[in-house]
Amino acid sequence: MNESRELIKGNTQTLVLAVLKDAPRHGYAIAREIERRSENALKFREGTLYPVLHGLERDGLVTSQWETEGGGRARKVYSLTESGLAEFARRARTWKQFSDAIDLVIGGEPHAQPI
Amino acid sequence: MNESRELIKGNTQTLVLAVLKDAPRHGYAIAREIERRSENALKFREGTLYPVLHGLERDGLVTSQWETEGGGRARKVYSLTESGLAEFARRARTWKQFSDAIDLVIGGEPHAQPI
DNA sequence: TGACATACATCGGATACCAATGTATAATGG
DNA sequence: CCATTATACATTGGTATCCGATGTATGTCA
Repeated sequence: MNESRELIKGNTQTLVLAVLKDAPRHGYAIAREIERRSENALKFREGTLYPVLHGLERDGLVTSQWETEGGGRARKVYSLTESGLAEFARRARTWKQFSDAIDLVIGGEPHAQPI
Repeated sequence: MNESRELIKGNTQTLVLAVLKDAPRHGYAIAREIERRSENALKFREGTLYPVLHGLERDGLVTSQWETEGGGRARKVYSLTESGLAEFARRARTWKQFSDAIDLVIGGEPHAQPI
């Protein structure tokens, strides 16, 4: 019943697309960037991250390329495709509509004659 | 992969509490009120509604009372308890923090030196 | 009479997130 | 030198959540 675990649902792909919109990044860096931008309000676990990336790639929204230059472990760098950019725009609109709707209900004027 | 179905996850209880904060209501009316306030952006299905209400009652956040007065099918009217009101306030804050965090990531300044 | 709205309820299926676990490399500090 | 931590990839199984389907029952309206 962890709350932030529940709230993040349905938004993981959108968050990844948002980060990739600005620059290509490898998986681990994507997760860290989401945490940084959200000021650590959102945690992005590995068990979530990699399946999401594979799903986005399968759907043609991102492409990947192994980067072996330099020392350290090889990294898989992801970039947004054209269709991924369009999908992000669509999802950002959906999120806005959804969060506005929640705000309306939470702060909303009650109906005149209840019950 | 219905989107709004995914997005609503983790928020159903909060929405019900929000509606009950303003006045006691029976289940069916709660669902309709959520749809009304959200201008039909949110749908609240029966398969979601009743389990949520039972859960809230089990947790002491709402109480119920059968109303048999008048014609028609008997209705179960729910009211917010004191602890339910406090829980709503807490959840409303959590929601605000969460939606702000998402907004930051979606619209956010990218980190200076990516990759 | 049939369709629709109201009003309760349950169950099973689909899906999503993540803790746990595993492998591997590099850097840091004691 | 050795343990710990950070980086970096990945999978699997458990759990929770929502909702479509289904069922029962009453009242209204064309």
